[in-house]
Amino acid sequence: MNSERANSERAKSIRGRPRSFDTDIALDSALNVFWKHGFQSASLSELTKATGLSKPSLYAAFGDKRSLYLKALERYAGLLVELHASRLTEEPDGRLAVENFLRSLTKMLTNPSLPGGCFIINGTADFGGTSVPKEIETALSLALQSTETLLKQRLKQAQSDGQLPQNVDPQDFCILLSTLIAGLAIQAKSGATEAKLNLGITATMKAWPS
Amino acid sequence: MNSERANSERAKSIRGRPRSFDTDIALDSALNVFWKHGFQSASLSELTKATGLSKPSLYAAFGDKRSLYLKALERYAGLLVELHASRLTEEPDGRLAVENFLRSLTKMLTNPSLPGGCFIINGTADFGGTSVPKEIETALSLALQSTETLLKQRLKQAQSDGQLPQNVDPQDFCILLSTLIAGLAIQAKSGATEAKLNLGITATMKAWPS
DNA sequence: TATATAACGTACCGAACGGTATACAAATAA
DNA sequence: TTATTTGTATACCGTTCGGTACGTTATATA
Repeated sequence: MNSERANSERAKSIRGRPRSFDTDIALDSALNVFWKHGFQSASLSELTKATGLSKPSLYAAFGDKRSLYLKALERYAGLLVELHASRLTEEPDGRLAVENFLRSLTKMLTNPSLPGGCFIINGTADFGGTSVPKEIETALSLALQSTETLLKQRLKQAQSDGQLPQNVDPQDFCILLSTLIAGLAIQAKSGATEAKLNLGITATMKAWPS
Repeated sequence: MNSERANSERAKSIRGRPRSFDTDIALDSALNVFWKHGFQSASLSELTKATGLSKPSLYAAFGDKRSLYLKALERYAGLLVELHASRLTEEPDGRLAVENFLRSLTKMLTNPSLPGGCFIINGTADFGGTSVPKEIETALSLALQSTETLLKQRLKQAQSDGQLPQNVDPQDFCILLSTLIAGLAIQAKSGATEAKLNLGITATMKAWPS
């Protein structure tokens, strides 16, 4: 059906029947399912329904459920940096850059046309049981840590730019911010509106040391 | 085995074979399982193993899985108020009361001998899918909201005690705090230490308007 | 002791799970 | 056209799920 749309992984001159679907589009569909349900509760039947693929096609294209999840996580992390973390570098004023980042994230977290909350945070909340493979836990931890690092570096830059007092430890303030972000994601999941979360962000930004 | 320990629900003069277990102890065991795994991923076989009961005994005592979860939630909420929210009323200084509450919570969230994180927050992160009954979602939302109300009332009292400026809206600051709490629970799940989370709390308390 | 009542253990139910073997369809290379 | 390579669909695998029927065991009343 979609054979006119080129498969990005496939060169033109490979023998055999070509794929009838686009792997990137299928991955986005799978991402939505995992985002909404988490690793364990996302059943293969929902994944096949969302992607429009049969189970053998899914396995041929992405491997088993675990490796499909990991690919979806990679995709999500890319989107996150591209769409939101970019706010950190776009804005020269450190305080405003962080605030823009938080508000951009919040808009995504509460967007009703998205699965709800944050893929990474949702996944992290399922840690500890036997239902989430350790490999997924470590990948999620890494993803969480990388955004924390992104924030910390931005805070350090703000400090060297004179936008954050020297007696403030960027690490400490970064912990506050990344903890807040996780909380925003949870609040969004429980139904909090964008406006409510923005009130929390405003209150937090008043804590920016000056 | 435990027949010498009185069953709190059972009067003395009921005919028939008495329970050989204590329902409160069994409920605590079930709570631990749900706390660790969440509703969907907590299997009946783990619940029976943890409680030491057979499936029919579990059902006779607590009803189905959903109603057992709701009873465990009620138990957890009771413990939460008794062990931690009490800090809010014990301490006359509003700022210190809130800080004590946060640090007490954090100690629980990171206690390695507990299942990890917060039962309510863990459950909230699983919202949105088909695997969590709506009745459980509403009960969890209510529980989350009730602790938020507790906090807000304490902030209002602090304000009337002159410990919080009149130009601050307790509602706004309460949103910041409850969002932070959710974030603390998630950070704990992802392996953050008590010390790290306490740094975040310290940074937050600096935001206390003065 | 006899009987009524309730808890217990075993063994099972249908359904859904993740994953796969196999047969067929389609498209390219020769 | 023919052979080869690859994707797709069906139907199935063993396992585990939540939940229960039923026969047995233990205790209180009478």
